[in-house]
Amino acid sequence: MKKGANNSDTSAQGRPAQLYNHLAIEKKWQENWAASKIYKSAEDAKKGKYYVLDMFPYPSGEGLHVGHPKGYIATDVVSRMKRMQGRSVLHPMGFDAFGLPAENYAIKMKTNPADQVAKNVMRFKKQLEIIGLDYDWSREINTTDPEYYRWTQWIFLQLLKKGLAHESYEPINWCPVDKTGLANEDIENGRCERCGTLVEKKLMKQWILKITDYADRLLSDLDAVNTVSSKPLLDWPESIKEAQRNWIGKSEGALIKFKLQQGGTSLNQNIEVFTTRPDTLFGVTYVVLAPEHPLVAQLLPQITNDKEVEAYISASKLETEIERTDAKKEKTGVELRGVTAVNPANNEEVPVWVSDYVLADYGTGAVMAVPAHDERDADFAKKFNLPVREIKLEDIDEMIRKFGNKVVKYKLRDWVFSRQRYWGEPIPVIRCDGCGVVPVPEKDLPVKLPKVESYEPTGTGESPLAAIDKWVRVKCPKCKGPAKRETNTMPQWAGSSWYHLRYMDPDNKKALVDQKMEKYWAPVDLYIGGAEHATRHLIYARFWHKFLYDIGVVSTVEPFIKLQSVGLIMGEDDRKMSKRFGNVVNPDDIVARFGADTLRVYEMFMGPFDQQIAWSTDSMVGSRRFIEKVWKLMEKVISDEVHPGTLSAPADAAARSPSPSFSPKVPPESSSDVTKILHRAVKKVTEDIEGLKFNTAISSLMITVNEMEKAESVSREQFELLLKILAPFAPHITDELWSQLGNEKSIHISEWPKYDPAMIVETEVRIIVQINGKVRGSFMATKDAEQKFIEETAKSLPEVKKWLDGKEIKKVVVVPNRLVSIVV
RNA sequence: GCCCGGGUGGCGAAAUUGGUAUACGCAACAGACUUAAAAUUUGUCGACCGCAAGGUCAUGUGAGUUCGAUUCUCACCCCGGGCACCA
Repeated sequence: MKKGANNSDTSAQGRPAQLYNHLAIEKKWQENWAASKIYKSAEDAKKGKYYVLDMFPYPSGEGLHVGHPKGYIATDVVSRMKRMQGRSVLHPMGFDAFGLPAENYAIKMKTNPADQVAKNVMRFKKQLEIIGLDYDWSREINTTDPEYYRWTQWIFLQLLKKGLAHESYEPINWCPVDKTGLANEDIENGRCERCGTLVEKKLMKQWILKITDYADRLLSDLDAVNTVSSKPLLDWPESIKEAQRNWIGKSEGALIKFKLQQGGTSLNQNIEVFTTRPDTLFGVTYVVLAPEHPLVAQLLPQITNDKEVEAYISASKLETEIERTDAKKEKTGVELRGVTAVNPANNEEVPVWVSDYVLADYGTGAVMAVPAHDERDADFAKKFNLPVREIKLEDIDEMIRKFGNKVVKYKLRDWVFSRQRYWGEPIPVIRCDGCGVVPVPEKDLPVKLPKVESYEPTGTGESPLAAIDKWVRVKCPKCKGPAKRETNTMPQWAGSSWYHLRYMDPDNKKALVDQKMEKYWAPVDLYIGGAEHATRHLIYARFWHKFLYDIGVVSTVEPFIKLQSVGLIMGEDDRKMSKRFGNVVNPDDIVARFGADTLRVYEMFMGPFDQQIAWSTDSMVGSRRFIEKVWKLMEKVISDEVHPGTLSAPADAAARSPSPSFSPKVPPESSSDVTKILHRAVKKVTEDIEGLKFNTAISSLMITVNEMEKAESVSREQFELLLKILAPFAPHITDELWSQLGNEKSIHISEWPKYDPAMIVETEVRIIVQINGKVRGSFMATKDAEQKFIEETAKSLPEVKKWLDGKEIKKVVVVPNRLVSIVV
């Protein structure tokens, strides 16, 4: 659209019929950006890098609702400003597409997950593209691409090599509906996080990743300090750090051994308990073992009530995890009659009990009970009439030195890594009768997921892959004898645990990431996504990253330096947006009706970025009005062109632009109010984008636009300055107006303005006058005026005098450039 | 129960080394324009008293510190989130 055409449109109808055609303009610029490749990332040693990353989406069949892009818009705003500030920016996007939801959806739709995922990805990309996001799509990744999961499998092999992956035959959490084993992290209140089914315990052979080996580092690095800047290494919300601390659950305490006796003679066996309260050792009145504790079975021959104990153990096995761990449930238990435990502190013999209130897989599976100092022990003692002994507390360190060993325990459990499902990365190992478990040689990666007819879960504890004989039967890489592939697949979280590295070097076939590339781009400077990933994705990714650091693949100990979580956008009814509630707002509709720029401005303006806020299409019209006001301001700039001297002719437009730091240095005295406000806005918008306070950045842009509207005229420089600081939020309209002003290159590769500090200094300040703490008047004074003068002026104001008449002034406080406080 | 956030107009929210509470936006009300409506535009908009000038009260509740508190301290209430029979 040309300036002239715009003007004639306007005059022909007295007012613009369609103020601004967002559909045509946004499409035009999206095509323009794609063609000119201005968002392509490139390593540039001369430029500082900025790596900004979104938690990539899971391309479900439902498509995006307006809540999803909120985080993407935020990273887009930041990356656009950083690019304009001269950084070489990496802002990539990809898709996390393995896992249960895609598979279940495919089963429902009776399609193949691979085909379904391809369809969904296409749809997601389209939805993202019309929002005008500046992704470098040449780096797009997909976790289900064999060229991608080759390296997911490679990482597994390295974990195996270092002894951090091993097979274990133990009871694990099993979801009977999804028919697969689950990690601790996949369970919410005893239910499968995906389908809400109560999980069961099932004894199965499983691949386990020893994340607990990293528990201490995962915990302590949350509070690590960057040695160069002496600021915290991780600029993360405290709530997420705290969630991880809770999840890792470090407890410092002591192991204390109680000798077992039978009829006064030692059995040469100990019960080892874990306690965080060795200072209460003198208050122990009994000892409790978990029903699964190996000593319980061993002691059965020694005790007089073995039948009773056996019955208790079988009964507790039948209970679900939820029933067992319900703190409100009445305590149950049984005494091991005939044996006693000896308290090492006072050599006292105390009874030994078995109860399911003691967890088998935490600490040692055995506790010393101090009913006087522990609520649970007190409940148990009351129920079974056990003695309670009030004691004076001892010194913790001394007690540990005398009677036990210092030890640290974590709540974090190792990562159950096998899934008995089809749609995941095959675990790259081969089982040979002769050689045992043999890793697939790295040169044979990727182990591709075969296409199958039936991929529905079997429920037998075996993956559907087990039925594909042709795929399963292989030669042993070691002895060349007949062998079988591992048929379990990896959990959904595998591929997302390292994808931030693959973006740095997506086409590399020789290595996970080229060392030079990694050194340039790592770490991720800003990472944005949902808070629900606090204790899963963000813990797994940190674990793998630290492991990759240990084996020399990456140069940083932490993957994500600054983290911010997105506040959910709720439905208009303030419930979670969901098909079920019929409150889903589709971004495609919003973009079609109001434009992408309006959607972007609205989502950034709604409220504090990390806060959960309900969507309101009604409120969004304010953002559309703002965009239209900007559009109309152009007329003001154009009309100035009629007057000679105010606007340069197109010929020297190129020479005058870009105008990086608003070069015409007008002395503050003579600069217009608009210029002052603009410079203040440059400062505010720059600082607010940096601090992710998008709502107040837009507020200051609105104030600036309102002032420009009121002003007699708007100069080209002023308008260009406004467009630049608005560009990250509203990239289409700003590029359009920028080009209408005669600029040939996109505004998004122009230089970000710097404010002139002299320009934002006030020469006059309003002084407030308070009497007894109440505001009674105010007056203008020159900045840094003398205190005496300020005080006298304040006292002379008529509205102030009224309150001083006939009163004695007890005290006067003068705060320079702010206020005078008089006490009478 | 433990831990982390938060509570300000009709609504989303601003305001930090303690210094004019309610910026910006939505809604609402009144006027202009229009045959009319929409759109646009001008103005009003925390509550209460008052014709007005003006006054009193207001940032979850109650105390405290201070010339002055949304901001600091103490106690409590409520909402959101994490963990939870973890010894």
